[in-house]
Amino acid sequence: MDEVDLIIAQWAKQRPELNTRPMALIGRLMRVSHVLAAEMGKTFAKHNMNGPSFDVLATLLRTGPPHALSPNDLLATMMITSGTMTNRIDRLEQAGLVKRIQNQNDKRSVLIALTEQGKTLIEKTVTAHVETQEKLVSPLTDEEQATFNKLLIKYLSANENV
Amino acid sequence: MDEVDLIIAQWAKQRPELNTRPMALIGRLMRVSHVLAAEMGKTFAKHNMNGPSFDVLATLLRTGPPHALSPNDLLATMMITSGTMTNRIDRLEQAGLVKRIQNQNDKRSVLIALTEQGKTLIEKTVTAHVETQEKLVSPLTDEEQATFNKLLIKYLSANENV
DNA sequence: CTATTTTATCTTGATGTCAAGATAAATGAA
DNA sequence: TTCATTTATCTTGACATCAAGATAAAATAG
Repeated sequence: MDEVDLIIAQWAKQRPELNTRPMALIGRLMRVSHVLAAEMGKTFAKHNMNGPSFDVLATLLRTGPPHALSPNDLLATMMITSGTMTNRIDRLEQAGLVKRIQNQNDKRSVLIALTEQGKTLIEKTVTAHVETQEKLVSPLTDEEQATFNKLLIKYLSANENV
Repeated sequence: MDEVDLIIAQWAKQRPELNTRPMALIGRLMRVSHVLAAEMGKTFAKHNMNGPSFDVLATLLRTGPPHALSPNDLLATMMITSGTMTNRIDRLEQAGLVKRIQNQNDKRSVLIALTEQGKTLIEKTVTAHVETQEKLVSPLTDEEQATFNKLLIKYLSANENV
């Protein structure tokens, strides 16, 4: 009997015709994602950053040298709007973690590159982040994790066009 | 081969020592929650509201008559701060969907009650929302949904104290 | 070659959120 | 009783986000 069960019991009483099965599944999934985001956020905070900053810096790092991408390339992997990307880059630039470099071939575009300071910071943070993720999935057995992952893959592949 | 696989392939190349298994699972789960929130948001928008407003109005509705709770009671079921609650109530009050009623027994506290307009709106919206949720879980079979739900329950119960 | 369309980035204004603290009322300890 | 503590709500300031549109440069159509 968790929070979600209580909510469902209330609906059963007030609106017994409602199909609460989907609600149970979706409600729990949203709760788990909230918990995960909060826990991962603690690791980011220890390294003076937050989730949005981490996403950008980690994307630049895993791209490999020279650790530079256009805002549009960065956008492609994150589910955010262009205005949000501009804002993220602004903050990171203010913090000295990335720099904007004019692209001479296409003057509409810029390259966002990790600074030395940014590279050092994100390398350390990624290591800590992976440790946090290991802790976060550890309540489930390897087999359960594999099952979970398969379900998510199936779900996402069914929703490519959503 | 989805987005997450691409990210993992990049890490494998740049930082082969990283354990990317947890990242795959958590990354996909965060993506699914993002997709679900966006899809449910469309239903809310059709009824002139959004997720936060829906949460408050639906909580008041499923409590049953007289459809009134204190901000603190409302907080208990949602994972938000008191300042966020104040803000949500302000917007709903401006929209005429709830009203604040002074509690004469405890003058620190108020009751947030559905207005007639708010009750009519949330009753319709809940029906549409449940239909949306049914559609959203339908890519998975009943058995897969049950497995998924069990995994989430196990995970949440292991994290009660997180 | 010029005009139109497309692309890449940024700007603006509105919301939603949190952390930290303010305020006011109720509770509890001495 | 009186003062300190706790509780309930709200306020403030800082960010993150989006939708819509502005701007400038590149690509394309005729």
